[in-house]
Amino acid sequence: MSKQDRSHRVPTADDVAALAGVSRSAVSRTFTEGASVAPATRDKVIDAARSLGYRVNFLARSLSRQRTNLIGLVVSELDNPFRAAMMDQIARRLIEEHYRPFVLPTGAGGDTRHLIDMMMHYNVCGAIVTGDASPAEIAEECAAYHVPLTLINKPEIGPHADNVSMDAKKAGRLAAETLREIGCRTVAIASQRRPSHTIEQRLVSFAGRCAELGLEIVGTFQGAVQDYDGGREAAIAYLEAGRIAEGMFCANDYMALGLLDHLRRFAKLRVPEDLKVIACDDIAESAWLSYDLTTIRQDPADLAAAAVRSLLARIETPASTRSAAIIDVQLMLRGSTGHPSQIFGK
Amino acid sequence: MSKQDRSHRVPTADDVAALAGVSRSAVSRTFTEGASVAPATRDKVIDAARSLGYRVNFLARSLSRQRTNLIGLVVSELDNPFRAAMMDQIARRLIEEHYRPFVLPTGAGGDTRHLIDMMMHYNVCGAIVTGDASPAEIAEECAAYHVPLTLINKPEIGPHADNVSMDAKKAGRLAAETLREIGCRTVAIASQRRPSHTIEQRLVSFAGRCAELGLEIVGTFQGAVQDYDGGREAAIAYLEAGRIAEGMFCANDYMALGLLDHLRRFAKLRVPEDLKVIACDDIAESAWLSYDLTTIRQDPADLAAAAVRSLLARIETPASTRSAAIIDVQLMLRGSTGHPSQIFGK
DNA sequence: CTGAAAGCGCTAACAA
DNA sequence: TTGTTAGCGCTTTCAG
Repeated sequence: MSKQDRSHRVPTADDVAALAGVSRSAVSRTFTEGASVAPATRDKVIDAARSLGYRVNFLARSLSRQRTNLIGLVVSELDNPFRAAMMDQIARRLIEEHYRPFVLPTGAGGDTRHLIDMMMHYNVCGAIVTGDASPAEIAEECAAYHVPLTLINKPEIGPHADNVSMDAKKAGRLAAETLREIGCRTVAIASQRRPSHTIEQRLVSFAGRCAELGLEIVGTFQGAVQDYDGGREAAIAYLEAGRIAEGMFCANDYMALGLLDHLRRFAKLRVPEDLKVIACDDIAESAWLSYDLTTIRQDPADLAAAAVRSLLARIETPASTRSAAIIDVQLMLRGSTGHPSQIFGK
Repeated sequence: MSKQDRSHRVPTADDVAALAGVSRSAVSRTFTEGASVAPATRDKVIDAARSLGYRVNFLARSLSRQRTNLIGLVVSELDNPFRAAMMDQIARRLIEEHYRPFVLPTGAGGDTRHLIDMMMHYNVCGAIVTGDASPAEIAEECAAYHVPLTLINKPEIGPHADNVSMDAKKAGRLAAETLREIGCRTVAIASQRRPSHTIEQRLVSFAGRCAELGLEIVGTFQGAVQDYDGGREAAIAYLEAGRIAEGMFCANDYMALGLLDHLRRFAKLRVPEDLKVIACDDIAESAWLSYDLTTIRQDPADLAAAAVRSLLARIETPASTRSAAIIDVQLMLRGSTGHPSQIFGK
């Protein structure tokens, strides 16, 4: 209504001040949380601002306040739905807290230097790193510039970065215990050739608990990447080895789905009758009727919430000591371990 | 090496100038594309900058240049892998072109006002909207502030926004033709109750081509949302109606997968023997062994590339006329229409 | 509570 | 090619 006659220029605080008949400071105060302005002035300013379509210029504000409220979000493989969901959650929560996500997508092996440059160019006041990117360089640089940093599902790395991780040890333990309980005596592992940090933890913990329970690990079968095709590769390796196990622990759900499909299709193998399968993550597909996969759930929303909480705490209290949050995981019993699973009811 | 002794303050151009023994402008010029600096000065500046760990402050630069190079990326349902992949592509391409994505995640029915505010606060110099968000308000505001806007898979909306869309008409046509070719005489449709713009287009075009080909549409079966569960709902409705069709066109892949699973599991229905199924999008899961779904592929990378191209063109040539790009789609023949599909070979 | 003035870090005429 | 200077739009002491 009122803004069509603005002549091509974005209105500034000066314009508002002029129209409201007050000083620029008054305008600034009106839009500053907790500044003291007389109600009358305030109203005049608000009116003027509205009629001009004025909005505070956050770039200028950031420059002046020496604080951007921008948070670097370094995330690799956004096409992975689990990560996408997490990043979605993180972005939402940051916004709720009046921070802004500054998204930096990194390809596999992308040049971290460039990434860091971008973050620093925009004076982010904190960063969250997730995905496969190696955070070493980022951590170093963040430390040098006193930028708080939170890592999700990454190894602990020096005294400057906080960590938020799923309880990978519990996940491994639960997997072993579940397989044991349903009567397995021999189990196999399907994983990525070069496992990431949490995956490695899951496997180690799984192996440890297997030893305690007298579960024999009869083989580890690998795929190049921990995705559907990686699972199929593991399945091929498993078949070549002669289907030697009663149970299978997959490093993550995607691998499990690929493995399941391949074994069923090309070896007529039945799950759970011929092989019990358990995995980690609980992606949406695992609950689908074709798979009905028992898995250990890590909730992306929980991880996101914890990461944001940890980062903001550090930003607001820079002196606070390093934190390492462990996010609980939850066993989702479904058909692939022979458990009845609830059926979608309409 | 050289940056540990900086005393807690980010170095500025002044610091560099002082150390290099030149003026601040010389520093600025050194870091400005295509500015003229004597090689000698330039080297001095570069050295000084490196030794201080100096980086141009982009906030200040943006303020001064009156141009942020920030692009608003309004995206709903980031947890949807298709959208996540697209958004990943867009972000990458923007960065390549020296723009920066400013990501604004919107919940279903999220308040658009707030979103717009955020974009405008940061003076984005362009915006891309995708997902279910209704772009009307955004378009209006962008027009008012002369911010170029590109819509992906959205209806054409006034003279200020550019469009990039998949060829939904071709998709609908191809679906009808494919079903016809494999011998169907009666077909059904599975879709979302409140179809989005492109979905609607697909359906209309499908129906039109069916009429031309003498394919009888015997029913439309709906789910609340176009996801896996929505597909199951459609399946239930289809079963209630008495499995009356030979072919089924699903509005998108997710629905098709849910529909397939439900029909197979609860009605022992075989695909393609009892029902031929074809859908749209070609998400990764469609190629999985359990589904082997014939579908019409829209490539998120293509859409992303076109959207970025269109937006940047408009930014660089504000006067250019509105554009509406149509991105080609491709039929992926697989088992759900009785076509042999290539098998993953290791 | 309010306004004047200095300054955030950088760029871009302008004159030298 | 260089340095000087005047902003970019906002915040924030500091007097009043």
